[in-house]
Amino acid sequence: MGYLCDFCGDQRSLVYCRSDSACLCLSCDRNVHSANALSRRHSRTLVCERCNSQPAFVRSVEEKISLCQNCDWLGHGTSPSSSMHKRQSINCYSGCPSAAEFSSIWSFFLDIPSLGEACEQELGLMSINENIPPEGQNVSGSTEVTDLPSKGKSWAGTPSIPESSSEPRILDQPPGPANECVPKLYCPGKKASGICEDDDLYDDFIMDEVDLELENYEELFGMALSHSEELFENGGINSLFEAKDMSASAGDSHCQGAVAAEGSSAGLVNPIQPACSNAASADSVMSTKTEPIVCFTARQSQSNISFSGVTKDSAGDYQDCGASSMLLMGEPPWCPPCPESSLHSANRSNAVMRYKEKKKTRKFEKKVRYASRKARADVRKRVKGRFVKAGDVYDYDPLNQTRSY
DNA sequence: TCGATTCGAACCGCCACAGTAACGG
DNA sequence: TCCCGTTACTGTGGCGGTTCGAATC
Repeated sequence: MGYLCDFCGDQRSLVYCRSDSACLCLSCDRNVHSANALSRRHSRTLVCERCNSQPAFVRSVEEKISLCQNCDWLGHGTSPSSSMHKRQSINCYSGCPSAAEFSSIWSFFLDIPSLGEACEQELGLMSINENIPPEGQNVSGSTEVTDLPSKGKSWAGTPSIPESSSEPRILDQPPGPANECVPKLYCPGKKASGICEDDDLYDDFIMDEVDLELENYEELFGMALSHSEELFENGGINSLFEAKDMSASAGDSHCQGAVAAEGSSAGLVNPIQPACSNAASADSVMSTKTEPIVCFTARQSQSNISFSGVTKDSAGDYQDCGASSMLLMGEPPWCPPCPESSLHSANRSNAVMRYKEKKKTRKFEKKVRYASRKARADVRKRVKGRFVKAGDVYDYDPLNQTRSY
């Protein structure tokens, strides 16, 4: 028996919403996330059936159980026999999928009795059409599952499931340090396991597109940017990762991969328990309003990389930045060195040039969060730009453009 | 070394907002 | 005594124009 829904407290929670950091039953999931366009964009996934508190990112085929990264690590990463279990990545979805759409997102959907039954009862009559937001927002993993964006565009826009959603990837590699290609990235649009073989992904990488997606790019990456640019330009990121025998265990963070700031120069890596690298940490990252901080962690020979500094407001917009940021750094760090690297370096140089040009012309527009406060501030009387108490003498009145004395 | 330029932080008062405490039924 | 809903209170942060110091050229 799992934990109860955080919303109704009655039904068993089946779905984990990262944006809300909440475990919900299907009914509440639909109710909550059909409220408005923003909530529809919340990316959700199954709840780990072991700890019942973290978002599941992988499903054990043998055990028929959905696991978060931490539980997967604990369950599969330590035992040689269990580590051979085949596992499927669990895709995220947004919107309000129907039962059929769930099935298309998760092929194992019907293997989950509680989920299947609940969905049949609660969502079975739903039509995808009635859930499609008016502004073209769709239900990820349903409509897009048959009309997937090209890999070059897969980072863009609202959360969507990876291309192979209808055919979940089999993860033959055991988890943990030895597994360098485990597609743990929940991030939509990520080319998961195939990324190692697919150089086209990198070749198709267009810096401008990333730029468009990450308008607050520097805000997002904060101080890591300057350093990462150097690495980018020098191709140093590859050698950095290679030298450390690092692999990117992609999935734990929304925004991982484009790292290499702290600890990169001196190899200062902070050993952190696997729990730190699970999706919860990613959520905490997203929900934490902090100065941009790059958290660079390593576990044995495996690195778990995460970003901080993403405001809660922007979290949803940058949920898919993982793949993008990863590519920003050049080749995926888990990609072994290949003879074509010289070609990549040329592409990298071009990409850097395009990025810098774009950076020059980028406009950082301030986003007003409270229009009422702006309206009030606009009419406030000031002295040398500073607000003054009501009734005090002022030298500037926005309304009258006059002086009080 | 100095002047010019650029950039970003700080400042101010008001008040919306969120969280907590107190209160009554 | 406990629970629940309402009200009161408190702390925090955002808003914009100007200034000023640091950094850069």
